[in-house]
Amino acid sequence: MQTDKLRTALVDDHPIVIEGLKTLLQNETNLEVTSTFFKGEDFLSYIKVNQVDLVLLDVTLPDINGMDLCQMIKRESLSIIVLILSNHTERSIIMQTIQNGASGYLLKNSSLDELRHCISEAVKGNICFSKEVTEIISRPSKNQLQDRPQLTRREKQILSLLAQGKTSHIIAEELFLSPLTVDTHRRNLIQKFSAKNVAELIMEANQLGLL
Amino acid sequence: MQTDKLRTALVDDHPIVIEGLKTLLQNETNLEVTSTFFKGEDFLSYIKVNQVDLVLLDVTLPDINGMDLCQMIKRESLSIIVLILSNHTERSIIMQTIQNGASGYLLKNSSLDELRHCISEAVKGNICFSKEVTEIISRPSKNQLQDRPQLTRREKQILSLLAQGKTSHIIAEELFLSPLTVDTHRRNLIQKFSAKNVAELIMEANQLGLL
DNA sequence: TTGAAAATACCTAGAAATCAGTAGAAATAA
DNA sequence: TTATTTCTACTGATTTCTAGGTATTTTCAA
Repeated sequence: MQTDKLRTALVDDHPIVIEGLKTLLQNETNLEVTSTFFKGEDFLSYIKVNQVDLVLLDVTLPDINGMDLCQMIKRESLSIIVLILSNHTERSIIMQTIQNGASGYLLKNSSLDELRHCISEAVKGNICFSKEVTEIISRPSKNQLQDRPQLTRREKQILSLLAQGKTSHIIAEELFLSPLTVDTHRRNLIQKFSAKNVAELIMEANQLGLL
Repeated sequence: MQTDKLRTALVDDHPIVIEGLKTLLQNETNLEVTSTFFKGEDFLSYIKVNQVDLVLLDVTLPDINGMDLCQMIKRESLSIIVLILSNHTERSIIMQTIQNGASGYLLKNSSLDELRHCISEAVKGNICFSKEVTEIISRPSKNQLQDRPQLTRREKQILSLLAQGKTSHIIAEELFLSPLTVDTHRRNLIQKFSAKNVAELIMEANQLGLL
């Protein structure tokens, strides 16, 4: 650490949230809010010139969405610790931000204690979620509740080859089968997923984590 | 907690790992290893009759893979805390296990301290990773490094409609365009992703988190 | 060993997608 | 305002997919 306090930025399009966070954090000994932004682009420009150690980021921003922004920040500088502070409670959004390099995710109704805790964990290099968020992640996702189609070994195999953009003809050659057989399997796959064609099939299979 | 000690199960196909863990954990005051399994199926049968509070799970098992098993366990009983103990260092595998309800992920070379720490966090309802795993998650994934194709507004729109299994004809109707125009966009999309057809296009788009 | 499920393979025929070009109009950034 | 990108639309030929069936053989569990 180059200074004694973490240079902290806030990015949120609600002035009230910015003010609230500033007030909440002003007595923290280990960090100092050095800049605030309403737009993602502004923050991206800022970090090209200024040093930032930690950023609290909203997901909903006027110009860029927080998930993409998170990625861009990390691309700019890996050393910036990104914590997401959001109202979104959808599992997919939470997972996406972590995928994109965030060190944690908190809901805006989190307590100051939780915020403090997550910041300190993040600084230590850990990934941290607020209580509520952990519950959302742990809760089985929709995919898991909705029972996925039961695929046979051959079907799984052909599904994966289809996902690679291979034609029936090619697949048939690779598996030493008649193209007609592959067609049949393909048809059964489409039916099992109640898809209209292979495109939708691949989409569904992806969403169910089968590819 | 119903008993004073956490009833802990170990699932791993390597007898040596099982023995090692048993030895390591035998002096823990807060848990007791009550059962061990080499195969996933065996464990699934076991929990239908017996109470288990915590399970340490390997990803590579002879019958079922740990990611799917994790999901099945959670479907059987949400109260069982699942910690993954694995040698796999691929990001996608780690994320998948968390998606499937695991409370943490450790590499097999983790220290006993790390294991202790993760267990205690998991019991508290948190999600916890060992140091090395946290680094893997934080490290930008391949997707993010390989720059994704730059799509125009129209292309994004048509991509998403294609993913719904719609034909050029249908899409053209919905967007008040000529089917020939939609064909052109489709072709450009396929080219930008260097895919062989729409199936591969949808697959790629999914992997890049664009759908 | 006897079903049931899975895998294999075929037919016909229409629908849709893909390849390989070209090119004007519209929108947008420099 | 100019330059560039994006959106639009077309031709023609070819390949691949999809939908409706049917049917035999293999495999695996009860």
